[in-house]
Amino acid sequence: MTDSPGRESPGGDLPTRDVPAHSVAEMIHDGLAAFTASERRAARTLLANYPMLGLETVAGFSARCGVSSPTVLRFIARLGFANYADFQRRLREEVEAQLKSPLAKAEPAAGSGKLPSHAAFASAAAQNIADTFRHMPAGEFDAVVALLADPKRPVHLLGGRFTDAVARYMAAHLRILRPLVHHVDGQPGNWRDRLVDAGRRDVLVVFDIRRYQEDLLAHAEAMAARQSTIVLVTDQWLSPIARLALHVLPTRIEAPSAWDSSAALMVVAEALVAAVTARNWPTVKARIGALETLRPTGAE
Amino acid sequence: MTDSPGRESPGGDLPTRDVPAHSVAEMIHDGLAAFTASERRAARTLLANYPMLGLETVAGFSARCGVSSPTVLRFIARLGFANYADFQRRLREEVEAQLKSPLAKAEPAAGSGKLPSHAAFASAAAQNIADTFRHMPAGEFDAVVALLADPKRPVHLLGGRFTDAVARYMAAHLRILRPLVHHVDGQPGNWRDRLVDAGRRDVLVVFDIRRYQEDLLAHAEAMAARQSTIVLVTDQWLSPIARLALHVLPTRIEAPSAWDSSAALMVVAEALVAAVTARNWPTVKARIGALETLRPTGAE
DNA sequence: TCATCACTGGATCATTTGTTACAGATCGCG
DNA sequence: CGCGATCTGTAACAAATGATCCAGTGATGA
Repeated sequence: MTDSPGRESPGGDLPTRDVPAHSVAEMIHDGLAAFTASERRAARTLLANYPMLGLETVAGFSARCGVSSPTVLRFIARLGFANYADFQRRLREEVEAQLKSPLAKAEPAAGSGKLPSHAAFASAAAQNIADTFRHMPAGEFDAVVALLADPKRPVHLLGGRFTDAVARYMAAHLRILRPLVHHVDGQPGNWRDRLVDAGRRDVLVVFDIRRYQEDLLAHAEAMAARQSTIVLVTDQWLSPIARLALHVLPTRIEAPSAWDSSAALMVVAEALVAAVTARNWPTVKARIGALETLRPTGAE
Repeated sequence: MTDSPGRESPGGDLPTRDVPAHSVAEMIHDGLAAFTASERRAARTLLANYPMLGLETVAGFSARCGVSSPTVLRFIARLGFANYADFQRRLREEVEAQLKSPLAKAEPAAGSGKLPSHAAFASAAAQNIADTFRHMPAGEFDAVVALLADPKRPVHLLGGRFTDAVARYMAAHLRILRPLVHHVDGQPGNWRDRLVDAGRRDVLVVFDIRRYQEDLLAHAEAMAARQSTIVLVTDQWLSPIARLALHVLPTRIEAPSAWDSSAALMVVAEALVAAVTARNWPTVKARIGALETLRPTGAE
């Protein structure tokens, strides 16, 4: 290091500002409102890739933000740094401190101890996901993957009032991986129409969490009566559909909110999709290639 | 935009992580015997201040090692790097990976086409959620909550190919909390019809992650042209809609799969719903009560 | 003792980098 | 509709950086 101490403030106009006190990230949060549009864009991109983006060159930084170099420099200056090197030195110190104590990561460590509610929500959701997979019977998961990976077995996805979104999400992915994927949507009264073609080959994946819905149970019963295989993704207290299901994947849904969290359900769905993708990769790759050529625009 | 995010539908080969075979630290350790005395000195000092010392300039590096700049450069070259910039880039990638998951120190054999275990997927999803909220500008989040909590501002929710499910999920909740909630679904061609009533009071919440969709951008532009407020929930590389958005909430979506994970998006949606619920609790409580009496069956 | 050789760092060069000045663009306001 | 202020990118500049050359140093072996 051994910086030449020559300049710093030739006029000595201002006593050096009152020591760090805040992390760079906090400084950005605080000042975000006072920035101009382009500076905000730089600030956001830095926060999204914090902190390593700030350790690249100004040119690299600005390119990835989609703004010009001077804008980045002005942004840095407005944060209170004398020059880019100062800014980088500060970032390096932060990273160094953070790498030293891998535990002191999450907390801003401000004495106020004001834990914003959304942080509590996030940690609860993350914990739910971890717990869900820790308690998941490995055999069940793999068995469901095997079911879904069989392209000859028609798959029907069904969800409740809120979990319908998860069913739809999973269907959107599964449809790319294999044929015969159906999302059971629309009026519950019309669901019966789908039963005529259902048989012992069909698989019903149903998402049902507490405040379990009667119409889901009814449809699952109808499918079960036709010898179809029922897969249930539910909460830890198990929907009554569990009676009918060949495989049950329980999840954690509790959150510090008036509402339950379906995040773990969605991650289960994603994990299933990922496993099916990996298992059938050669086929899937070919299907994706075929789909790309069909798609009107690359959407790029 | 150097390494723009390329995938969503994997055209390439199996989901293999492109991690380097060895970390820089390992490379140093391996080659230590072959170095000259001064190079060893540089190597030791680097290991002692690993890895941040390597992110300083060559001059700073050499000064703190007590060797000359050329020695440091020869040392770097002997490690196998073409130049100092390459070396720094590699170090930055390492630090980035390490900051992301403090647990992922040990790299399991990368080359094998081993299926992504569901446990790995779960921890990635949980980590994504934690990272998402750690980097979330608190002011932005609160500002969005304030927007959504205003019952007089019509809210429109819009999602892409996969994220539409998240938009739908959020709409299902918001509709209970407040009036004037619209999920923009159906054919993109019909979206335009909704514009006639849009004005400066309207709020568009749009979910857009990589492989950003042009039709989402088009609709956001149309809404912006009508002075509506745009809120964007996107990935860490920021959808082009960020230009138009008043508030941007970036999330992490990378997962050990051929597909990206929308789990963090969903948790953001849930956290927003939770915050709006808490903020307007008296009103919300009354609404829920009224809705219960309307519902034909208790759905119990 | 001398010749050879590998190693090291000062000096130097060509780039790249951070920085600043300036002009076009945009927006608000009277 | 034009004036002013503000913002933003292009272009130019000076400083620094990374990279290279070469002489000096010390060790080794004949």
